[in-house]
Amino acid sequence: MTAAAAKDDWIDRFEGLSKLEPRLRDVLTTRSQLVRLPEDTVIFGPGKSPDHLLLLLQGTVRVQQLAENGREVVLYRATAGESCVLTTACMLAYEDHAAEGIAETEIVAAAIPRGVFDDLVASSKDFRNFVFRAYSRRITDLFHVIEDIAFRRMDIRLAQKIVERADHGVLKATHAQLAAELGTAREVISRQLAEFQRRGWIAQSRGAIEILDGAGLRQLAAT
Amino acid sequence: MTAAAAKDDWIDRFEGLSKLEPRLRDVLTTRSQLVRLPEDTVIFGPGKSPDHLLLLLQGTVRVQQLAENGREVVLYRATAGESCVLTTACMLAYEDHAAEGIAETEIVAAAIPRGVFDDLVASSKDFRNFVFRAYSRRITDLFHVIEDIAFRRMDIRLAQKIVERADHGVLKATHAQLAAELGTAREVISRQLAEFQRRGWIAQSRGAIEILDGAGLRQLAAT
DNA sequence: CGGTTTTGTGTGACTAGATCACTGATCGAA
DNA sequence: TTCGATCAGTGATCTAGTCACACAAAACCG
Repeated sequence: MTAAAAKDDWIDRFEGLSKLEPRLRDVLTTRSQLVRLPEDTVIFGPGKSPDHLLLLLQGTVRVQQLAENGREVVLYRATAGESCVLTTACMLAYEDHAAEGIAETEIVAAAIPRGVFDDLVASSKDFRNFVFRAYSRRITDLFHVIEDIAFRRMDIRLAQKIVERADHGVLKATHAQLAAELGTAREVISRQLAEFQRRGWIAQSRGAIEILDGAGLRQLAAT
Repeated sequence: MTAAAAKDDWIDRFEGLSKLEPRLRDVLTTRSQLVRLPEDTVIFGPGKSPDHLLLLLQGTVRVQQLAENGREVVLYRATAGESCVLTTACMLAYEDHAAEGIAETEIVAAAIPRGVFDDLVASSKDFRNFVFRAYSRRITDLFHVIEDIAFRRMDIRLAQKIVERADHGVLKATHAQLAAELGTAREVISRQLAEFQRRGWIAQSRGAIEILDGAGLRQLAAT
């Protein structure tokens, strides 16, 4: 019993699954598999549709859109406690789409086979809510991406990104990576960063940006 | 029996629902409601989350994203035989998003209350497939929109739109409407159309575009 | 009917962003 | 320490979005 409790306690990390009735918790634990994937693993992508739903226990998955000309945009990130629920849509996709999911760090996840996923959706209202809420969140993310790309200025979006993704005032990323993140060209990032630096908001070094004036950045980001 | 058959035959218009077992067809027909909505009805939108899933029998629904500055982009259209599944996500949305669905023509639809939707998802694998496939298709549409906006040139996108939405070689739309469709500014459309006209591909009149050289447009669109 | 208002379109000037074609700097490995 | 790869800076040029208009065709209306 204690062993079982230890084995299924990952379920409680998912808000929305914790209320699941014991029988279904059992189904989840016995019929899913804990997997550990190294950084940069391609979880799904063109020509690689997944046959499992991943519930992330550790690490983050970056989902990005690829264009033929080699450019990219990041659509969203799934972090621990979330699921790659859009993969369930990919599982059924009649069309192979140009998005891919990549392990941004090493990840630990519970992999639920397609059939089990279907069983759970059928038998648990809580699980259904979990799934549809996850969908809702992801779709909202996509709406935000569209709004950003279509209607917001690059300088604002870049300032936001820097503030949002900096760790202790430092963002480790090359200009090219930031360009891929925002779906623009590397030169554009270089020029914007030069301007931010001129204003004294950041200091640059190879592969890293140090925030000197977070307030300045945030004020621009809030515009 | 004939009456019942007449009443539920709309189900067969939905590929993916036609195989539904009789008992569930009954649930669908008895617990859903046929509704007729006039053109330009706002089906869902900011501050107006729907409590029904609509299965479209006639007409088309346009789903578009609104920005604060008044600009718009069309995300996708749902036509007869399809469902507004993303509304199911909206039903649960913890955040009110800036997309809205509008009846582009008068529409006739079967409205399924949220509770019935949940029951059907629980009890029918076919219905689950129907729902998830519909999700998949919409998400794919969103990916396309993102790719278009981020990476494709306006002239190409405009040429595509014209070819795609023209009816018998004529597209009835103002420059402002096309701009909203593609998420750009009216002037940009005016200038591109002037160029298309200069090349002899189209003729313009107030509120309408006539295609003179579809091959030229399609060739550009294919780039 | 003529006059006013609304709606649709045309255009020049300017700013922002993307693309191209380079340069030089820095880092790590051979 | 030299070489190749990666990272960043920059001018020129093109495309797209913004602003501020002018003007014409329809719609409205007394």
